[in-house]
Amino acid sequence: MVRWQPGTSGRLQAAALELFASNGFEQTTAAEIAQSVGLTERTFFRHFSDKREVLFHGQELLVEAFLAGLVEAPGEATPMELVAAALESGAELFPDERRDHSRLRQTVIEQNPALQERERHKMSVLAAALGDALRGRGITEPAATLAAESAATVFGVAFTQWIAPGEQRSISQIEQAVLAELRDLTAARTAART
Amino acid sequence: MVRWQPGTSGRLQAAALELFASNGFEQTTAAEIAQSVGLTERTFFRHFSDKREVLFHGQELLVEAFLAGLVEAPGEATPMELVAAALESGAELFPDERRDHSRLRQTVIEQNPALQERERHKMSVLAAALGDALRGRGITEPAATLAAESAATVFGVAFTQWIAPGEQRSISQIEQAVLAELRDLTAARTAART
DNA sequence: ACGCGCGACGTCAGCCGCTGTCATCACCTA
DNA sequence: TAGGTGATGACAGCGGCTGACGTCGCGCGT
Repeated sequence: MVRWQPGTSGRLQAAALELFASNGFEQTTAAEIAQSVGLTERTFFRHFSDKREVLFHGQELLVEAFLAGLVEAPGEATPMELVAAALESGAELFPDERRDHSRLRQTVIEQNPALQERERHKMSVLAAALGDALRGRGITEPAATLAAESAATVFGVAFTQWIAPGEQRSISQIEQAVLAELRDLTAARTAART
Repeated sequence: MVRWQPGTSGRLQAAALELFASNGFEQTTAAEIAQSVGLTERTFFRHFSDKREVLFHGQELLVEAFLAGLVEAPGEATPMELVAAALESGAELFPDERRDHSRLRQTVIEQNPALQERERHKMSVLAAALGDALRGRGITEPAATLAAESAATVFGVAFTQWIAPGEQRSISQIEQAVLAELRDLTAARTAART
């Protein structure tokens, strides 16, 4: 007889997603989530720094995946090539099997401003980490920040499309299309006020 | 003898910024802010939906300023021209006189993750509004979202530079430079993996 | 001049997110 | 067998935030 079951964080995350989806985020108490897996509220907050974090835990993996794409890229790569490499590397965390799970999670997030806020924050952290890495490779400001933020934007647009109803393409394919669109967009003549 | 002084929201905002700057955001209680201007905590939350909002109230003005630049732009303008117009229009809210105030405000925000989260959220709301306006002008996806997010990114980078120590240029000048940098960045050859 | 609704505010009670502190109890190690 | 370790429970408490209700000056209509 073990005193406590392993995988506590994972069980809390699964229970939280289920309760949020059925009863709503604000209507679900941290104590309820904990009790639904036989734990107390205090233990919930030992695993997650705050109530929202139970839906976002593990995002460091996303950052690592993006950065992994950068270290593999050749030294003479342009910033946009580095962005493409990071995107492709990060896409590995989103195989087609996870699409339905991502969809459910996103419906919960879309229904609560506080969760959208946290999601944006995580994307911002990702962009900041990418920016640091780009600066570490000698790319100067403001190009490094612009490239990093663009990567986050492209990923966000691609992810949204990836979980759209009926979408069949992989997230990597979508990313390439969005990146091409961004290139075309900025290539057009800019502000020529007469 | 009037029952209450006018300009309640403004006095609360000023008092909050002062207290946050001297004592820290988390160490400052909503009740303290209210009492420092002769009001109660309950009244504070009638003016601001939450404690953080006291620092961000009025951001709808920023959205309006950006959108105003769009409606004045010629019909045949490209997305990037529209972005430039919106940026230029929004820059009017940041005259040089406000630079020091912006600096103080930013130091407070930088010292608290919860405030950074809210700031990112506001930028996201701005981007969403811009995206809607661009789609309303017939720009299709994903170009509209990419252009809108790029505008927000450029503004963010420019604003950061604008409040940097020793910076003398106007925010409008900085915006133009950052926008040009973005164009050069994406114009370079993208992912050509061999 | 009188009455009356409106709107900003105060008071009170209460939920919930979140934290510090201390005790508990299996497991592991010497 | 004694002691250390680590995840958990129990409890108290603060502060953010809300609903309900009462107060009171002001402007409106008649």
